[in-house]
Amino acid sequence: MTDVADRTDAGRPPSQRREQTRARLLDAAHEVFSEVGMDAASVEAICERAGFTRGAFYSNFETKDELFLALVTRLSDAKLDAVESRVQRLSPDGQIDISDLVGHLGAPFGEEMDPHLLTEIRAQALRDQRLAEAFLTLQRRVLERIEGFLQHIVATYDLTLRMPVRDAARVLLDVSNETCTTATLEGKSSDRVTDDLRRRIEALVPAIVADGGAAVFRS
Amino acid sequence: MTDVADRTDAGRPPSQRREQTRARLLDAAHEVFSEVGMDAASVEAICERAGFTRGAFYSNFETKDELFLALVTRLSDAKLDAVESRVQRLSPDGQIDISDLVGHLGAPFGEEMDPHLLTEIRAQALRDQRLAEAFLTLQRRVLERIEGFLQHIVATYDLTLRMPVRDAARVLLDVSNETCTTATLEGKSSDRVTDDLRRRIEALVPAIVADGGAAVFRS
DNA sequence: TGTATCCGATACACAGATGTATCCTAAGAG
DNA sequence: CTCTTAGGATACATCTGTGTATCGGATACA
Repeated sequence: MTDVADRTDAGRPPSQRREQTRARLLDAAHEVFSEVGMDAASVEAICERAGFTRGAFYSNFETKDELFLALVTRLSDAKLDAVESRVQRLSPDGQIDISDLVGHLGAPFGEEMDPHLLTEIRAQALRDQRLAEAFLTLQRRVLERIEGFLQHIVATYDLTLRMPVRDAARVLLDVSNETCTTATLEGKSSDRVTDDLRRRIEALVPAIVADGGAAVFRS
Repeated sequence: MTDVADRTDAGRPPSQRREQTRARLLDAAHEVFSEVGMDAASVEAICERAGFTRGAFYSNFETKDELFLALVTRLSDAKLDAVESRVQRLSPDGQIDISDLVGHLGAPFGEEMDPHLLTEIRAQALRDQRLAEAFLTLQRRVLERIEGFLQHIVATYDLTLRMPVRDAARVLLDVSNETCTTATLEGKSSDRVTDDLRRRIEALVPAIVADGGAAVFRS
C-alpha cells in the first residue's frame, strides 16, 4: 500500500517512475541538507520529505554519501548551465549594466546553489577526497566560464585590465562567494544579498578596469 | 583510579586543574572538529583525544554546542590577538614587503584558525543564531583591524587607493579566505597555501593602489 | 590522621540512525 | 485471467551517541 503520500506517477512506465523517485529524493535531499547539514540530515528525514520510506532510498542509492555526491553533481550541471546561458545572452554592444554583470557572476548562486549548500559542500569536501575533486573541478569550470566572459567583454569594448584576466575572474568569484555567504549569515533576503553583491562589484570594477571603464560600465 | 592517561597535573591546586581540563578538552575539540566536523565529532571521541572520559566533559560543559561556542570564542580571541600584534610590528618606513602584507592578512589563518575550522564554523553558523552573531562579530572586528592597518599604510606612504579603504580591506579578506580554503582543498601544504596567497595579493595590489604603489611595495 | 569536598570515572537508560532482509502491491507479459 | 517482476513499504537487528545518576579517589584542611 502506497499511502504515504499521493504521488502522481500513477500510470507512468516503471523506468520513468524510477527516475522520478530518484529526482524526488534528490530534491528532498537538497532541502534537508541545506537546512540541517549533511551530517545531521538523516536518511529517514530525507525520505519523509520526499514522501517515501527508506525502502525507496536504499533501492535507489547505496549510501547517504553516494546521494550527496549525486546531488552535488546535479547541482554542478545546473550551475554551469546557468552560467553558460547567461554568457550567451550577453548584449554584443552598447554599455554594460553592472546589475547584469552581477547577474552573470551571481548566477552560480541563485536557487541552484545557495550559500548554505555551497558551505556544506565545502565543509564535506575538506574531508572527502572524491568530493574535493568534484568541487574543485566544478570551481575550475565556473572560473573558466567567467574568464571567457571577461575576455569577451575586454575584446568587445577594447578595455584594459590591471591584472591578468584569469586573476580578475578569480577576484570576482571570490568576492561573490564571500559576499553571498556573509550576507546570508546576516540573515538577509535573497534580494538584499544581490544588493550587497552589486555594491561590492561596483567598488571593484574601477580598480580592475583601467581608467575605471567609465565609458562602458554604468550602474 | 585515573589511569586513562598520565596527566601532569599531579600536585596542582584544584582550581588550576579544572582550567587545565577545560583547556585540554578545548584543544582536543579543536582537533577533532577540524578533522571530522562538528556533527560527526562525538563527545566520546573528543574526551578520548584529551585523555578523559565523558564524565570530565559533562563536569565542565553543558553540551557539545556550548563546547563549540567556547572553542569559537577562544579561537576568535587568539585570532584577533594575532592580527593585533602583527599590526603593531609594522615597520614605520621604508618599503613594504608584500610577503609581510600577506603575513598580516594571513594571520587570521595560521594555526589559530585553519580553513577546516573556518568552514566548519560557517556551516554551523548558517543554522545557529548565536554562532552566526559570534562569527559575524569576529569577522567585523578582523575587518576593522585590517582597515586600520591599510589606513596606516596609506597615511604613512601617502598612497591613493582606487576604492574606499573599507572596500579594499574586504576584498583582501575575501581573497584571503577563498584562497586559503581552495588551496587547502587542493591538498596543499601550509607553505604552499601561503605561496598561493602571496601570488593572489601581488596581482591585486596594483589594481587597488593607484599607480600600482610601485614606489612602496616590493615582492 | 580523619574527614569533607571536588572532580572525574563508571554504569545505565534511552533515543535515533543505519542497513538488511522480507513482504506486499500494482503494472506489464503471455 | 494468471504469472512474473520491479519498486517500494515494513520489520528487525545492531550500533552509536547523549545525558544523567552514582561512585571512588585524591587533595586540602583541621
